[in-house]
Amino acid sequence: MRIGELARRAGVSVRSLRYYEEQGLLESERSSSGQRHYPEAAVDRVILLQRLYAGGLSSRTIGEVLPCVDRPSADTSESAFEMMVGERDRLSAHIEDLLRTRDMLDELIATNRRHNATLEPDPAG
Amino acid sequence: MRIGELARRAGVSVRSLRYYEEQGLLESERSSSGQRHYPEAAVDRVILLQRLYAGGLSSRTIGEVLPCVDRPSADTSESAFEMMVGERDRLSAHIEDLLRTRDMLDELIATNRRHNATLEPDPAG
DNA sequence: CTAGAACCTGACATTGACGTCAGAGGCAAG
DNA sequence: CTTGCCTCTGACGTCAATGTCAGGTTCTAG
Repeated sequence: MRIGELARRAGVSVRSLRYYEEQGLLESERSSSGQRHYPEAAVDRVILLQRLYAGGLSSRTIGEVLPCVDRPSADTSESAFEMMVGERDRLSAHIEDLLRTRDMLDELIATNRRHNATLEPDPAG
Repeated sequence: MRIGELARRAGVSVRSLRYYEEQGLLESERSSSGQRHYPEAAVDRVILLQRLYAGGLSSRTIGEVLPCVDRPSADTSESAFEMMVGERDRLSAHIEDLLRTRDMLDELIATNRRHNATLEPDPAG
């Protein structure tokens, strides 16, 4: 498929796909006229990339981790594996932090609800 | 206290404190020579701001939500409250997304461990 | 063949919370 | 008074994934 279709099916912009390729995260074959062509598997690949980006990994980090995805074998450099574990831990810590922030928001919301309830006793009837 | 002490105690840079003030999120009194002075409560205030920033709220959004923190009463504009609830929901969705990403990383890690275990049976003895 | 959509490369713009530097004044200790 | 640290304002730098525009080529439907 060409880049436009891949973009639609993976839910990203054409610009992003070119950027991923530039970063070495996505391969494409070129037609004689220079247009990019992708196999079906590229859709899942891009979705995977999106998920890693969503996890806060940078292009560089994703690039260093991808070998574990593409060739999960012992010849995969150990550093790639360690980096993946490190990113998992970082992500866990980040999630914990966000949970704390959400708890704080919940408390603020509850406080505000109480104040409003005090002044507007059962406004819905 | 002056800005340097506040920065140390709240764990942020002096630059950040000036920025928060510029964004209308943090007040200060000025000495006759123009230096900023803060009350004790400013420490908690800054920590609160940091937590909201950690939750992905922008300066603008924090500014719109702060009335709920400072004056949780009915005269607090309803839009501020709704925005706070909206941010909570956005944060929840974000956390869900990160959990999915972490799950994916866990699977990748497990896959790699299996491959390594196959080739290096019990290397630790 | 032709209009129009899709594609190409290259490059500049964007966003936001800061970092950092410059030049100048303020403040406590000796 | 001086040394040295702190603070001030103002302004430019940063980083990273994308947006966007320009100018040109390619594909596709009619």
